[in-house]
This record gives sequence, C-alpha cells and structure tokens, in this order.
Amino acid sequence: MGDLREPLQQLAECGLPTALEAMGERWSFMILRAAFNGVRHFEEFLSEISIARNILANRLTRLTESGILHRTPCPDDRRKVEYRLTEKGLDLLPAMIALRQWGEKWGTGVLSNPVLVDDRDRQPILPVTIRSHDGRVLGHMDLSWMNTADITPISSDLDKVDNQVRKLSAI
Amino acid sequence: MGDLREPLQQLAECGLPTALEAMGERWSFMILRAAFNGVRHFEEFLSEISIARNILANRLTRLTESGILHRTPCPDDRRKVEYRLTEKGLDLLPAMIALRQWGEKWGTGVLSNPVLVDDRDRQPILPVTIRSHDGRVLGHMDLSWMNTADITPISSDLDKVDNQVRKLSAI
DNA sequence: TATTATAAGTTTCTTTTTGCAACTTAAATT
DNA sequence: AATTTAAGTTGCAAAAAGAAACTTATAATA
Repeated sequence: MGDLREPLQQLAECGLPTALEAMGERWSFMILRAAFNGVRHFEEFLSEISIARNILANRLTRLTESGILHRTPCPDDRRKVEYRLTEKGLDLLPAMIALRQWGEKWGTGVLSNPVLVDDRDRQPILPVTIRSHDGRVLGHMDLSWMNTADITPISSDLDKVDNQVRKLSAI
Repeated sequence: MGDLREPLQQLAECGLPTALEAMGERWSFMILRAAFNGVRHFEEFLSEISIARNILANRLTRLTESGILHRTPCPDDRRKVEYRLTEKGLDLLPAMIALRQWGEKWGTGVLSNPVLVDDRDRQPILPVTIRSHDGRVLGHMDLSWMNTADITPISSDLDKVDNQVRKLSAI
C-alpha cells in the first residue's frame, strides 16, 4: 500500500487555522473565560485578568470584529460599554472546557474548584470526549480521516472505500 | 442575595492557564495537529506548516519539555529525530477537535474534508459537546459553578447548597 | 575515498507583538 | 465646579516571531 502521508494539502483544509486566527492570540482564551464567568466591562476584565490595558483594548476589538463578542454602549451609564458573548462566542464553550479539563488533569495538582455542574442534578459534568454518531466514546485509535464524498449516508456497504481511509492512530 | 461576581480568586484556580502555558503559543496547535496526522520529523513539520525553522525548533523543544511530545533520536538513521505524541499529548485530541469543529462551523465556508470518522462504522463523529454525568448534552444555560465540597456524591438532598451555586448563563 | 546531500538544529538580524506607564476624553458623582 | 470613573490611546522599552544564512553530524553517491 501507498504512502500514509498523502493529504498534504488536505491538512490545510481544516477549521483549526480559522479557529486559531480568532482565538490563537495570547489572552484570548482568558478573556473568553472571564466572559463566560459573567465579566462584561473593560475595567472588570482588567481587574480579573493580569493583562495590559492596551492589549485588552486590542483583544476586545479583535474578538468583537471576529464576532465572538458583541460590543454595546450601556444606555444607563454612557461611559460604560458592555461586551457580551455572541452565539458564536458561546459555541466556544466545549473547546474551552476541553482545554481547561486537560490543564486540570495534567497540570501540577490544580484542585479544580469550583467545578462545572449540570443544573438539573448538581452533578459534575463528564470529561469532554469525542463520540461516534451513536454516542460511543472514541479514542484516537478509533478514528480515521475519510473524504466526505466516500461516506455512506448512514449504514451500507463500505468495503470498497477501504484505502480512502487514513488511520489517525498511525501514531 | 449577594453579588454574583464573588469568585474572583477562584477564576485563577482553573486548568485553563496551565493548558495555555503549554499550548497557548503561536503554532503549538498546528504542530499538534500535524503530529496527530502522523508527522514525526523536523523537516516534515517544516514542510507541512509554514513556520520558521528557529521557531519550530523552539516549539518542539517546549512541547517536549511540557511532556506533550517525546523526542527520540532514530536508531536506523542517526541524523533523524522522532517526535511522537505522549499520552498527555494524545489527550489533547478533544480540545483540538472542538476547536477545529468550531472553526469549521463558524469559518468562511471551510468544507471540512477529510472528516474524522469512527473506524467501526465509518460514520463522521459527533460535534464535541459538554455532557452531564448521565450523558445528556448540555448548553451553557444548563451549567453552574459549584464548590467541590458541596457536591453530593451521587443523588441526595441538594437543597441547602442553593446559594453556593453560580449560574454560568448569567450571560 | 572524496563529494554531495540530508536532517536537525543555531545564529544573526529585522520586524512585530507585548507590556508598562502616562495621557486623553466623555460622562457621571460629589 | 471639582473629582472620579470608564474606556480607551500614545509613546517607548522589552520580548517574541520571522527570514536567511550558517553549522554539525550523518548518510548516500560517484
């Protein structure tokens, strides 16, 4: 069988560079976390995070431009500006929690307190995992890359596409 | 009821800064992605990613130091060095996929090809989500912060801890 | 064997980002 | 009217990123 490193260009066709363009700068994730914790104003971010004033201003502008935060001047106090997470920003929660959980698991004894719980039963959430279409938890050894074109809608014969598949766990 | 922004210090007690210390630098996630795609050697990373030589050298050293990659000189060709993901590195897959999926969803029409499939049935994986202990998919409005000490082992009376809870969706 | 090529860096220098501190501007408080 | 607060901006120094040439050890080739 051929070389395993065929999709050189395909590596480029991936959402990761896009995500990093918006969230890859220093402090972006810390600002996001603060926003998820209800922080909404400039001076509030400033006291929550140990970031320089000008950098914060720059990041808030960038996050606003990329549609992660929405900037609104407050009507009641016209000095204030409110930064709120948009739907796009809120949708970063799984990525942020996955990162946080990884840091907790592998960091030097971070006690992880407080912990995220489900409102319904007040129990801690599960570790964020990768799941198959029917909900089984998958590890990297269970995964392959496959061309969208070669995917059978739901369940059919899938024998002939065998060599269109690249194991992720060739690692 | 009191102020909603009580856990100022608690924001610091979180795995996110730890995770960002290891993965927050520019290119780290791109290197990780390449590693997940089977890239193992310096020159290979270099041609896969548009990164400067010295920066790549620096990042590989840093990622090795933080235990995400393991560096081994190749026995067969002593010029070569092999960089492989450790267990700690492999464990970043959910975070990376979550980011990638976010980029695909919100980026400017990234077609996402190839796509990650489950080996078992060759069907695309689900979007990475946050789940309750019993597997329900949770949104940010279903989540609260709670002190570890106040969590009832599995299911008991949980009424009195009511004001120990901070809604995440006060947003 | 000598010559060339390859792999994995390192060095030097230039350009961008960070970070700090002081300054600004508009609006609210006292 | 004077002071304080909120959200920035400006100027300058330090750190990090990027480009290009250089190094060192090894392997392949003539």
